[in-house]
Amino acid sequence: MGEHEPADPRPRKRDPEARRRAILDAAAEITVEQGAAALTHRAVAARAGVALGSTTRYFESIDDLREATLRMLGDEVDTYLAQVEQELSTCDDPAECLAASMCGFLVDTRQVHASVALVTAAASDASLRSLALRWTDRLADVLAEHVGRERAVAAEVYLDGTVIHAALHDVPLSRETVTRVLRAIFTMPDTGGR
Amino acid sequence: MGEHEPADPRPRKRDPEARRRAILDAAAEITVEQGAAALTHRAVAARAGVALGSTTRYFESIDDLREATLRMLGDEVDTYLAQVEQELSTCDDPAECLAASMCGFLVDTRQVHASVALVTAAASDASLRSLALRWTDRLADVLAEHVGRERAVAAEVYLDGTVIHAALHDVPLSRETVTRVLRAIFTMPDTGGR
Amino acid sequence: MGEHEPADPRPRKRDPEARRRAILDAAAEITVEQGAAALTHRAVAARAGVALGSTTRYFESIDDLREATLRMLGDEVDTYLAQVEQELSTCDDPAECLAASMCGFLVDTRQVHASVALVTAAASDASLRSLALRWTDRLADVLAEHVGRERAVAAEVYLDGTVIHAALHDVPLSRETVTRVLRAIFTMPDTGGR
Amino acid sequence: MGEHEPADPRPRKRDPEARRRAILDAAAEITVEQGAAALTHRAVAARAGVALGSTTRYFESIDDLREATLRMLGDEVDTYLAQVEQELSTCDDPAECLAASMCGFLVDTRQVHASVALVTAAASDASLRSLALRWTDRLADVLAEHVGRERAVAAEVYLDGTVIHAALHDVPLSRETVTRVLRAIFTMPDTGGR
DNA sequence: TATGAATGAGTCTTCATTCAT
DNA sequence: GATGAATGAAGACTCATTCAT
Repeated sequence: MGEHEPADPRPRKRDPEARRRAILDAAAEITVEQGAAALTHRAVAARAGVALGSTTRYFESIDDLREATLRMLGDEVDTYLAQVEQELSTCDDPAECLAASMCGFLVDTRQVHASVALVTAAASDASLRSLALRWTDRLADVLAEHVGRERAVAAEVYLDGTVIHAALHDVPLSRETVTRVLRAIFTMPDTGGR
Repeated sequence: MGEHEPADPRPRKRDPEARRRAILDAAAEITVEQGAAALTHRAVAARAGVALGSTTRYFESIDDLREATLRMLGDEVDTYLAQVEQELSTCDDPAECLAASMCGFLVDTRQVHASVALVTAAASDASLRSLALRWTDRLADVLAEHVGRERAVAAEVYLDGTVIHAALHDVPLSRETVTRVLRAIFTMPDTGGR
Repeated sequence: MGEHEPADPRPRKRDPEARRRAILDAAAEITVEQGAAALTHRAVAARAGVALGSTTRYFESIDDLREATLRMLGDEVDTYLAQVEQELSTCDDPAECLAASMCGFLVDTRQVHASVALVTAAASDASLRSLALRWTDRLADVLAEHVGRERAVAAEVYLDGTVIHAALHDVPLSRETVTRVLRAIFTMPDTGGR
Repeated sequence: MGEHEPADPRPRKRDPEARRRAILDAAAEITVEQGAAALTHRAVAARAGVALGSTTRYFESIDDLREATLRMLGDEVDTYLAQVEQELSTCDDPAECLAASMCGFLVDTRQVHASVALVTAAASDASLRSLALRWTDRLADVLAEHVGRERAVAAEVYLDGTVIHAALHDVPLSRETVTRVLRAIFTMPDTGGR
């Protein structure tokens, strides 16, 4: 007590980057929780605790914001994939290893819903397609190094299916189940080609 | 109150059932082409060639219309499934037979987008979940009779993945690829249980 | 049993007057229960159990229907007034007699709300003013024969007040209270003039 | 989503408080002139000279606006009542004094119509009843201090009647008439009780 | 004559976007 | 740069009215 405050009545955050981040985080939460259709300037501003005007200052339009949000959600998936990639390289049973990782992903509602949002957006807006393809393509690439391309694609398609399954069920597929299916895919006869 | 001007030039046809159908068809087209979020009374009325007010005459609310639309799209999938069911029963190679059917489905943009719309809707609105589950559950049931439940579920999940794949790519997976993966799944060791 | 019916599949009411009456009754109920603003063709048709089109067949416009409804409600008040008139003529204490009648009126929610509706309509639409004036004017006329015009008007104004009171309170004024006030009004010194 | 066109030519002033006031004033005028049923966003916006959207910015819903409007009109009545209260305390003839005040009120069309609007609203919406009761109850309270409760209520009811009378006639009751009636009421035998 | 389908103006409300402060 | 007031274009929905059947 007795310390004199600089008397700054409004301690506004002066960090534009943090502000932008707050907006994006709020947008991501809304997208994940209520779907991309619920993304409005007002909702974002309220959730982020910033002024309404800030949302249009940092993002030219609501479409921009939506895309940036999806991109960020895609980045999160990428981050996760980097882990998978590393785990796969230090593991001698790709099926078990990948299943374990994937099941961690499937119980994370945010990730599952983010994936669905990405697919939805991509399906109705071609310009957003690359966002959704990033994760599938990269996963296939990573896997291809271990099991060949055809099996990698098959596994990736199956894992996409598990995400959809998780989005529609309260309980995702068990790790045992996923492991067995992946093992079957990884041991399927290789065509050699492609 | 009560100071409305006459009305229109001339009402169109006079066939309620056809009208309802036209509205539903228009709604389905919009949903498939632009996603369920693009479904507005105006858009539907314009596409169906009916007056704005007609859309609320046949469907109490936009949510009703959306649900009816999704239900109709779900019914189409069901119709397709009935075929698959029958084909499976007269075919001695489930993998080949199912792959052939599925690839016919995957090249049908309408079906693919309808499926994505169903999943999207279900993911953000629990009350619509049953619509999306209908097709996956039924497919699993049909398959279970031939290959056992675990393989059936695995195949169904994989096929869900192929739908997502088709929604994100210009060219769907080849019949050969799908066949091979399904064969791998159908020949995976049975756990006996569940 | 065994009597042969004329086989009239649809025993529609063929009584136009009864139909018109049914519509009017329904309109009156709605007006009294929910206010004149709630009077719509749909609501009336539904309540009267007639087709939507009938409401516009019997009444050229919603405004017509509204006016006819108010007129009918006004007629009911008139009917009541005829009783008062007669009772007054066979009673030697106008205050007591009138208070008794009035209190019978005040406990009748329909009558009270009808009166308020009439006043409301008249206040914002000059062309309906005569409807609302009918009852006040007639009551004053009837009373004037017994107590002179000035006292008659004073009583009528007071009774209007009791209607408003009843509309705003769960329990109307007691008969004793009304009697005493009317007695005071009826015994106030006459100016002789006017 | 998100495909809105630029916006307007140029926003007007920048005074929220004045704006809110302008909206409320416009709403009051409409209510008084055409009745509460004529209160629409469009009408208010047009009369207040603000954009349509501004009306919902300051009042969450049309019901909110309506209630705020009635409350304001009720406040005006209250202001008038405060005067009456004061005048009564400095005057030795309550009847004359009150009649004078009341007749000033009755000549003010705005006040009269506001009162009718309050009563109408209260009659069909119980939650607004308190607004309409405020003025009657307060008047009765003020009067009770001078002439006892029974006479106070009687006078208040009579005065309510004079408001209805004024709403339905071009010329309100004369001061002399009102004075005489009030005098009669104020001199009526007291029951002692209540 | 009775019915209810069809129409479109109008109501409430939300929202993207602009911009004065 | 930050804020939130202001704007007007939809969007969902209601309803008076017309008129084919």
